[in-house]
Amino acid sequence: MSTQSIFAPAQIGRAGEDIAMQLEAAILGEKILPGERLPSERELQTQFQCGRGVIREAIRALKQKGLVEIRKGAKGGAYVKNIEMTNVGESLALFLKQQRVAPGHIVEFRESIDRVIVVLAIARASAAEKQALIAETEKLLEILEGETPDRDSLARQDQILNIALAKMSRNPIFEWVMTAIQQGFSSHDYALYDDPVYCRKTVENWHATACRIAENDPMKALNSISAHYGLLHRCVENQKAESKNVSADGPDTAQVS
Amino acid sequence: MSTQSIFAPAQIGRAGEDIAMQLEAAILGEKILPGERLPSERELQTQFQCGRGVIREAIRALKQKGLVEIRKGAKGGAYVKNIEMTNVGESLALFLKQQRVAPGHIVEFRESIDRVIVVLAIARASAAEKQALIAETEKLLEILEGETPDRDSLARQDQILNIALAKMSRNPIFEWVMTAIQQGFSSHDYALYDDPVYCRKTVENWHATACRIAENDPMKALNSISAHYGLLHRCVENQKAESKNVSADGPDTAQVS
DNA sequence: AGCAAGAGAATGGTACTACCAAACAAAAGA
DNA sequence: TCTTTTGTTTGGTAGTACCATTCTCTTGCT
Repeated sequence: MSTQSIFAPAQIGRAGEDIAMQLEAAILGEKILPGERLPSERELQTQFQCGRGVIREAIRALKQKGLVEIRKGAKGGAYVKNIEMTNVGESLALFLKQQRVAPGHIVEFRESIDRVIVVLAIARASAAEKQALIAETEKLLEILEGETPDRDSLARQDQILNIALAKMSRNPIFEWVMTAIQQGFSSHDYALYDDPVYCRKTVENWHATACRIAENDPMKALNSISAHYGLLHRCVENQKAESKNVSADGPDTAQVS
Repeated sequence: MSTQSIFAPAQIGRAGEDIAMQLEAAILGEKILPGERLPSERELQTQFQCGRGVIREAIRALKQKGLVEIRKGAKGGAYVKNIEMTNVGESLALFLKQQRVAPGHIVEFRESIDRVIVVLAIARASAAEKQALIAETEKLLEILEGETPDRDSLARQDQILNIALAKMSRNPIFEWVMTAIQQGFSSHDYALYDDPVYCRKTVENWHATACRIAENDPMKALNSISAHYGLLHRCVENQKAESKNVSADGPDTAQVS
């Protein structure tokens, strides 16, 4: 009943953007709550006094932002939903890709974030959570010891660990940042697990870090984190060096310096 | 070197998304370089063998992601551009708004980021940049001393300072994070400048921080940062207390039938 | 009565046409 | 040569028609 009055026709310039803004404002202002439906395209068409194409473009914009989910058929339409962290991460990933941000920058950023997260996690997470984190690292060890230590499983478990740790910081922003970075640059972590030498060290280091956290020993935990990123940094450097040599020489197995 | 061969008609399901993906892939894969133009809507229409509306929706999606910029008129069309940090920040701002992330979390996150940035800036930025930073803080002082210390000017200068400092870290990711957070939560900073007491302290603190950075004294600089966020934290707490006293009136909860 | 098949309606997805407005380019005129 | 006009290209919008999907309600059979 109320949607008839909250929208106004838009004559000026780019009507599509204007409509998208009105709809977005209605959603963010909680005029339309998550789970509820926007009026159908044809209804909006009459309310806004414009063509259906304009409405469609506006709704597509909202969909791209992750504000709504679109269903077909009767009772279909644009349903308001909660924004997921992955949606935001996607745009960051795009940015990182296009700007060709150096892997070293990512590593540096992640290390600084992780250091803060670890301190917060030690201070705030429950003992149960800390034990659970150790259990997850042990899963990682099991995968490594198993007969088929495939890279994907390791990488996935690594992601789970990172997110779990971020959650323990009790600050959703750290959790989001970690998710976004993982999404945008998981490829470099994979590289770490491709090399058998780095792989073993990394896994053991994860376990050690989790233990230090459970022991509520921030200093030692930070040392473990530093070690982890030291490995990652060297690995990235090796990759960089390799990719330069590939043209002249065959791909050589990476070695520890 | 023609776009006639790199795109394929899409029959399956949501043709619009398929086309958007193809175009995005072409851009990210550098088939079309920044500054160049996508074919016109009508050309793409024939290449993809579909209606113009579908093409438009696909291009609008790219525009929303910040991948292209659309111009009207002859020689108009969708021009590939570099993604700007503000585009990515927008989606983060949406997320923070919708998830109702507590201001305290933002303050905590910003403080931890700023601490890292300050250390990096001291280590990496040139002396000239550090002097420039001090000059910017002095501008802030001037605005405050001036006859019309309006909040907007102060807030704008505050943003400039934050971004400038982030740039000095020589890591674009920190710069982006700072931009994104500013965009998403400038309102809380504004609050700091609304209160005359906090305002003066904050401005003086900014100046002190810049000086500590120029002196290459990380410890004292970090102390300044802590002081800044201590102020911000108290300010946010005050606001929270105030808003609780007001909220008895009840927010107007408009709802849709 | 109960269940299944089918008809109907609502809704997004697509195609096509027509026209407008803006921006640029080339021709025409001073 | 410079200015004005005209034309062309291109995005922006309106409107219509039709299809595919999904839900609902009716019909009809058991």
